[in-house]
Amino acid sequence: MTEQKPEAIDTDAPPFRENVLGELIGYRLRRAYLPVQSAAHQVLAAYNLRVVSFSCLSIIVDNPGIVQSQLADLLQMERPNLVVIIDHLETLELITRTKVQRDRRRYALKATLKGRRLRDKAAKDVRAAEEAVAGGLTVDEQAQLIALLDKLQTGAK
Amino acid sequence: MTEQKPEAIDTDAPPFRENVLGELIGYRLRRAYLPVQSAAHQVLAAYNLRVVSFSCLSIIVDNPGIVQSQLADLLQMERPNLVVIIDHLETLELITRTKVQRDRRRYALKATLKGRRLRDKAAKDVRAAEEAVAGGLTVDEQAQLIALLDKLQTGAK
DNA sequence: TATTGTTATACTCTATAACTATA
DNA sequence: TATAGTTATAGAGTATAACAATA
Repeated sequence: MTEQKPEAIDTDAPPFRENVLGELIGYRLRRAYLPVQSAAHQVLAAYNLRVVSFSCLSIIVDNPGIVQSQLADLLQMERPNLVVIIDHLETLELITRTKVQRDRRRYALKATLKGRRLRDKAAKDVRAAEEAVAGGLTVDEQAQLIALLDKLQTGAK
Repeated sequence: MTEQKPEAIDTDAPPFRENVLGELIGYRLRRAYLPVQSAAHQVLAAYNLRVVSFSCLSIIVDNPGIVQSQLADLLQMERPNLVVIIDHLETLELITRTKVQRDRRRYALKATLKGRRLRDKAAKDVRAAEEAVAGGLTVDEQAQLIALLDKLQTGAK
C-alpha cells in the first residue's frame, strides 16, 4: 500500500450510475428476482427439491390428474426437461403416474399424501423466506406488486 | 378422434389453478420477467448483443473508467464470465480498455462514440419493446412497479 | 397424420480453481 | 499476502431432433 487508508476506499465507494439501465423494467425485474429466487433455492434444497420441481409438485397438488404436456405449457418449459423432474418426484413418492383410460398416451399426475404434506410445509418455508427477503414491503405493497406483475404478465402474450 | 369436437376441447380449456404457487412473489416475478427478458433478447440480437452485454455497455457508458471487478459486482456476475463479454464489446469497437496509471492491474473501461450511440439507440428499442410487452400498464403503474421492485431489491441483501 | 412421453444431445449461462502480473 | 484480469473447465439450465406408442 502506498498512501491510501482502507477506510478512505470504502468512503469513496462507487457512486455508480445506472442512468439508462435503471429505467428498464427488465433490468429492475431481474434485480428483484435474483435474491427471491436465491432464497427459494436455498429453502427448497433442504427438501431435496429444485425450485422448478417444487413448482411442478405444487401445480400437481392443486390440479390432480394434470398431464405432463399441460404442466409443461403452464410452467412454460419444454416437455423433455420435465421428464427427469417428474421421475424424481415419483422416486421421492411425492406423486404418482397412472395411465389415462381414454387416452393411453397420457399419464395422469397426482400427488400422494406425502406429496401434499411436503408441498404445504415447503410452501410455508418459501413464503417465510420471501417475507425475510421482501421485508421492506408491507403486506399491502406486496399485494400491489403481485397485482402489477400479474397485469404485466397477462398483457404480454 | 372419437367423439370430441376440436372446439369443445378449446372451450373446456384448462381451468388450472395456481393456488399456492400464485401467492409466491418469486413465481410471479419469474412469470413477469420471462416475456420482458425475451423481448429484450430479441431486440438486442439485431445489434449482435446479448442482454448482459447491453447491460455492461450501458453501465460503461454511464460510468466511464469503471473497471471489470466493479462492473461484475454491480451486475452481480462472476469476473471470469465478464471477460468474453468485454472482449466482444472491444472487438465491436464499442468500448476501449486502457491500463490504469496508479494500479496497472486494472483496466479502465470507456465507451467509444460508436458505443454511446449504439447504446442510446438500442436502449430506445428495448424500451419500445418493453412498452409493447407491458402495454397493459399505464405509465403511472410502470413507475409504481419500478418503485416497488426497487424497494424489494434494496431490502434484500 | 398428429400427439404424448421419452431419449439423446447440444447449446447457453453461470460457477470454481488456478495462473500471471501487479500491488 | 492480496487483488485484477485471465484461462480452463465444470456444472446448471434450457432447447432441439428423433423415436415408440397411441390416437
